[in-house]
Amino acid sequence: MAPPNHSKPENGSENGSTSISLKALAEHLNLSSATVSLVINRSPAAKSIPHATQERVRAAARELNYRPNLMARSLRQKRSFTVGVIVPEISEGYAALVMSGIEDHLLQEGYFYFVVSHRHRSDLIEEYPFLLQQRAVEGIIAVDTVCRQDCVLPTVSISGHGNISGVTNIVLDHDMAARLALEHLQKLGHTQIALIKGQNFSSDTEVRWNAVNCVARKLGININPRLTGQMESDSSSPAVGYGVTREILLRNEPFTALFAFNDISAIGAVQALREFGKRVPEDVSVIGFDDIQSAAFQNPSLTTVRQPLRQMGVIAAETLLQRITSAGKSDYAREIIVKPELIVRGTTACASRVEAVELSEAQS
Amino acid sequence: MAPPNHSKPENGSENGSTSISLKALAEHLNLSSATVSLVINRSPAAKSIPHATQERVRAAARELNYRPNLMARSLRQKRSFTVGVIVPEISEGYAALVMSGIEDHLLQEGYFYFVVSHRHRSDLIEEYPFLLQQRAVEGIIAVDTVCRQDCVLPTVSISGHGNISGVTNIVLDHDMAARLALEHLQKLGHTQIALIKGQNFSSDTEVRWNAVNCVARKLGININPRLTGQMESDSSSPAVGYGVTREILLRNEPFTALFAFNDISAIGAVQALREFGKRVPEDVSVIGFDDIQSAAFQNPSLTTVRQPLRQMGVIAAETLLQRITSAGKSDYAREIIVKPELIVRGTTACASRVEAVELSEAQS
DNA sequence: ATCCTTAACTAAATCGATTTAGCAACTGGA
DNA sequence: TCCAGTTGCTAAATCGATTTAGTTAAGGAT
Repeated sequence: MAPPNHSKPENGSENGSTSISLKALAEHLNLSSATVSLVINRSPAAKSIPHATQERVRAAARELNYRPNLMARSLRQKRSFTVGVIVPEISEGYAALVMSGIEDHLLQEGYFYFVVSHRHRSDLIEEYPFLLQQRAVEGIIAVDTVCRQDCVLPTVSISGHGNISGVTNIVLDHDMAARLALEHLQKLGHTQIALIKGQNFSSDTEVRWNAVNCVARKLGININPRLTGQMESDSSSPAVGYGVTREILLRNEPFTALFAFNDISAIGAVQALREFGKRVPEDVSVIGFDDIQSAAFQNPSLTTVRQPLRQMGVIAAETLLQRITSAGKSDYAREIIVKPELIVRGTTACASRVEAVELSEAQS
Repeated sequence: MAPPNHSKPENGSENGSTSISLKALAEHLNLSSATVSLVINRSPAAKSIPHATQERVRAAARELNYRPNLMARSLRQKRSFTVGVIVPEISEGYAALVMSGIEDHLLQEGYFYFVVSHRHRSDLIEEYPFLLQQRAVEGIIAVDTVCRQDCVLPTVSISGHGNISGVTNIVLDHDMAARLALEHLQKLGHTQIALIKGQNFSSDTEVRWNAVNCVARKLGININPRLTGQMESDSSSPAVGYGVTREILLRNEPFTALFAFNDISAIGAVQALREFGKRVPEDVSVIGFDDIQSAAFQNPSLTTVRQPLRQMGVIAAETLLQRITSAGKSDYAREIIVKPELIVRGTTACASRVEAVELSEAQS
């Protein structure tokens, strides 16, 4: 029942590559394959087999470079030590960071994983869990993907937000995230804040939007509908954020700060602002969300609300493996909440006085 | 011998999830499992089975939601329809783009893949091919990874550059790449060009460096050793490029252009130049390499030599599947060359006159 | 009536492990 | 001396398919 033996081949044999079968090994030893199997797997049933024999078996296994056929083992044990990972796309940003966390923990524990990306096509979102199940995965991690149907397999969803039976949700504390961003802007003296809402297919969009509105109300910040825009295109390039920001700018409503749905759109927003002659951060402060790798590489570097994406991947993997190994027990966590962190970099600064004057004029 | 049937479950049954075995299906039909298997797999041996029966079998399969157990099938057929992908790390722009290309083609053809990342640890680089082989993968795609040992499995290497038996190399035309970048700079009037060389663990480093030197000679461009630096750290953040550029700047040798090893380091270089009061591109032009997603998102956007990374992934997958399905034939391509493309964006401009004067003064 | 085809299937081996039930030989205690 | 218990192993079933080599029955030719 232990994960497959991931030890190095100890290549001390003449035939470096082709592996022999258990049966052949047993014949070589003049033992039955049952005995050899028990020894190799350190089964408790092997306790009556003398140490000398055990060593003889292990030595021969090493010598002849025996490597168990995992297909045969899986077939018998009904365990594959494989999980499936479903992501919207394999991009450099969000999904890549999460995946690297997932990988770290899974491989360490002797599991491998299949990756599939659905690019927001709903037929694929429906189909992939079946294909993965057919591939005998023991569990599924869904990243930023709204899955509808109830899951037979243990499933962990990162930013899934559905209340589906069988699913453990790993979600960010969006309330805290909204508070971090808006309080930061408020302290810097910003009162007119533009907002970019996420695409509808992104599972975080609704939750985050509600959190932002709720926190804004508490902080006494006015959300001006003429300063908000929603992304529509299912592309994931900054061009989408660029377009929305242009639209907002064209409405000619003054603002001194912009809170984008994510880093990618924040990057597009900065470009649009520049083209309109607004300096960032002197004229307009910009905050992104996620803290993807390239956020820090921007010029100026991007202030953002950091999601611990890598850690979320690790937690997802840990949780999933726990659920897999404690199969049967139906009491699993329905939700695990992780905390965001404000990363202040170069795109936020005090609201400029000039802008403030313009503002009061515009409002009078 | 066809890839697993990736058709939707046509969920017309009462038990939506749990799949029955071939034997159960056969009993339900009062047929032998042999017959059912032949029909389901559309085996040529099924030609003597009347259409009526065939339909009856297929209808029941649909009805009872029969899904073959791929472990059992794989065990028997000795085919897993799975390949392994080895990358340095998942979070990098480079690997993410290549992987998305790989994924596209593999899934389309009914194959799944395992991903493993070695983070340049040589023990993992050695070990992973074995683990993948043990997982019964039918072939391996290695991305930007120097693999030493000869490969038993069909292997395709992207930017591998080794001459290993069993490996098909997919490589960029580095000569053309160097020419594109250097001619572009030359046309803009640059003569003093700084160069950042890649880390030694990157398989492209040597080849590209030689190509640049060779092309420079042909174009009559002088490579000044005091204007070159090599990246050492095995981190893949722009900080490495930043550090190297600082070092070069501190040598106080004037230059008007910089050709970085990749986009990540180019981004760091731009930051270093700014800190030294050099404007990009007015004072110094910068060219990157790769055209990762965030290259276009920089401010100013990054001029770069584009590698068709996504396409290289697709080609790798195509080539590997070809080699897998034509197993036995030992005549495979040893090398496939892809062409780079110069993407002119915002970080390159004419060499400034002021700089030119400074230069001639410095040289006199 | 006999032989040969062909149609319509099926029995059984196989892939390479795991695992349960149980056998034979020996030991120790009463 | 005899029974119970341990030691050291093995036979055989099993997982769920694929695939080869048949078998039976019917129909047609001679």
